[in-house]
Amino acid sequence: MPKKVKISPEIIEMATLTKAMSHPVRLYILQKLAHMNTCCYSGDLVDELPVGRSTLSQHLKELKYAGLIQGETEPPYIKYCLNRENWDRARSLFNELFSESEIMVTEGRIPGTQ
Amino acid sequence: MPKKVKISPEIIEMATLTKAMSHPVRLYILQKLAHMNTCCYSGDLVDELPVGRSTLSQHLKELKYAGLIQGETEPPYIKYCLNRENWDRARSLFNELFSESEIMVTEGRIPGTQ
DNA sequence: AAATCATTTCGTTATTTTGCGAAATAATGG
DNA sequence: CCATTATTTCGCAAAATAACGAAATGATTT
Repeated sequence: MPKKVKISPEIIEMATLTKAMSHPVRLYILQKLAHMNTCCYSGDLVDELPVGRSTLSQHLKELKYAGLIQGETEPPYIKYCLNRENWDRARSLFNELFSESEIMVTEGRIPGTQ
Repeated sequence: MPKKVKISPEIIEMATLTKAMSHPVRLYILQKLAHMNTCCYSGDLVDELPVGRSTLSQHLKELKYAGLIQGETEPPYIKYCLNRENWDRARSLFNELFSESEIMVTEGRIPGTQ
């Protein structure tokens, strides 16, 4: 009986995030925004990253599409910042994925030892 | 002055992980292994997932390549389990990325834990 | 209105990914 | 040794991704 499972919306959601995060340039941007706790401009990024303007623009578009960043237009620049709400959502999904299974450690003991 | 930055090995490493995690089927497998705290067989997975055997095999191969899972041959089956060491490493990289602009991790421990 | 600046969209090319079924492997049972 | 079972590799097609330069857009300044 091939009891096919429907892949949950949560997993689909997470796959959208991981896909957006699956390129070094995009990860670099996210890390910069998250750790510097700041926003930045496309022009700054193109100066420090090894890709052309149009390519960078594509990467920013993908991050925007996944909801991880947002761009405020601030003529003549566009200021890109983390989308805090979705970033927190992503954090929570990753925390859930990496959380140890419920039936786990009770008092520091490593299961299977002793 | 276009001071081009070299993308750090850590980011490259993480991009390998996110790429491996960027497909719903692969995420499903990882989630199952992590949460059920168990191993599983290709045959079980192909019964519950909406892909063919050869496609599933490809996905398993990619997860193996990224180091997230490992397969122990247990004739006539192959038992797939999380690679705990790399899974922990992944957790730590993600924690670092999502940590609120704190100090960076150099060794295994995440600041603020334990 | 024309020139300038930052950025995006378009059109193209090369590469990678996803998926499948058929054939190949590897191990076991008759 | 042949058949069976579990899984992987191969060969292929379709789609998606990544990258670039050129052209287009939008806003400002001259």
